[in-house]
Amino acid sequence: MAPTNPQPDTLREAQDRFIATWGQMGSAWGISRTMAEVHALLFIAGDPLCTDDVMDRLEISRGSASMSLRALVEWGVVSRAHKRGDRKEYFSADQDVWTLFRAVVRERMKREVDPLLASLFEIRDLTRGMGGDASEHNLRLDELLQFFEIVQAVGQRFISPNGEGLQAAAEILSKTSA
Amino acid sequence: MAPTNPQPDTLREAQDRFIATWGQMGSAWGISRTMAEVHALLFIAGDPLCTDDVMDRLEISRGSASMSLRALVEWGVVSRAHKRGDRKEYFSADQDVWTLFRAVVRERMKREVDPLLASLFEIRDLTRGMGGDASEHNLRLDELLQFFEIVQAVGQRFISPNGEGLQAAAEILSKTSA
DNA sequence: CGCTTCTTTCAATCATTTCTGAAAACCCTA
DNA sequence: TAGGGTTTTCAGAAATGATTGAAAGAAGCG
Repeated sequence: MAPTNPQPDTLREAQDRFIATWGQMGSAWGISRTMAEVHALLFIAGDPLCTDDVMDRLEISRGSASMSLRALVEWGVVSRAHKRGDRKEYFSADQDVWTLFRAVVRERMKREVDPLLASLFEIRDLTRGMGGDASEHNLRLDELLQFFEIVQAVGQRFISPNGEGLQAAAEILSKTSA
Repeated sequence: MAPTNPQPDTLREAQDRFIATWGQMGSAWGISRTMAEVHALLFIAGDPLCTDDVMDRLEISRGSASMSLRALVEWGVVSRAHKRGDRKEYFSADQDVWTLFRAVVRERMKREVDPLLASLFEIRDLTRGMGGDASEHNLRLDELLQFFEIVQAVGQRFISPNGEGLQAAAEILSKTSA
């Protein structure tokens, strides 16, 4: 029999499984499965791919590929690239995991934590200074506000240019025993 | 005109707005809106409520209330309570925000991070030691694995009995300027 | 026990999100 | 600026997820 090269198939299978895994992960996070899969593909492939590559590999429609890619670019985790003498647009995923994570945190803070804090402040102002049943209510709200202010502050530090420090902190926190 | 007491209405409006806000927050997190609203109601009301209280206040069906309550109990953020001489079951939300947060982290780690890590290990083993195109692939996977191992370690510390330490750490991290 | 009250379950329905595909818009190049 | 290749848009279709309500199942009480 002809000597077949098993490597490409194994690699492809590994990629496919990674894509599936990452896709599931994504849907647990409010990111649509397809969008997460597109990101997984770009990340694991390493080199830039064009829309058709993505469509073919993931078996999705052109519209879906276009929308997912655009969203990923907006999230700042994928960037556009061009190849000389080729009119197609190529896309590549940022390869640094911490950068990726920072982008996700930034985006989620903006969409979730900030508006939440704003609402909580408004709600607290409704009953501020009121006594009776409202005092306990106010206490609960204040505790919540305090908590989310901490979340926001930690998040800010994490995504800030010198958020590198927090990366180191996380690494240390994960190792120390006390 | 009769002197009306504006407080109850204001308090109720504040509660309603809190419930709505928390509900939205929940749906941004893969928790169904209703479930988040039920939690919000129990949290902000402070005292234990029975299924009918929840149904009436949120205008949801009995089935929905039952399912949401049960899920909240499973998450460990709500507990069952009984009143003497009353056959109904009452539910109350844990009032400590950090405890709540720890429960959420615990649950999400279990459902999301642990399986993800398991899959990533399996996927890496498929191509382990392979050269060629696979070497870069392996590098990417290793970086990802390293990252999620840190996430897991930090998470573990956070939810551990002496995770109090991490709470303090977060408070400090949020305040320090460097 | 049998009655009553309360809780859970689950198939059917409803609502929301996501995907498709074809048409419109875009943009090089000649 | 006409023509061919490429990308975006969006209305409708499909898939997924949540909710209802009624029936079955417990559990306390007399």
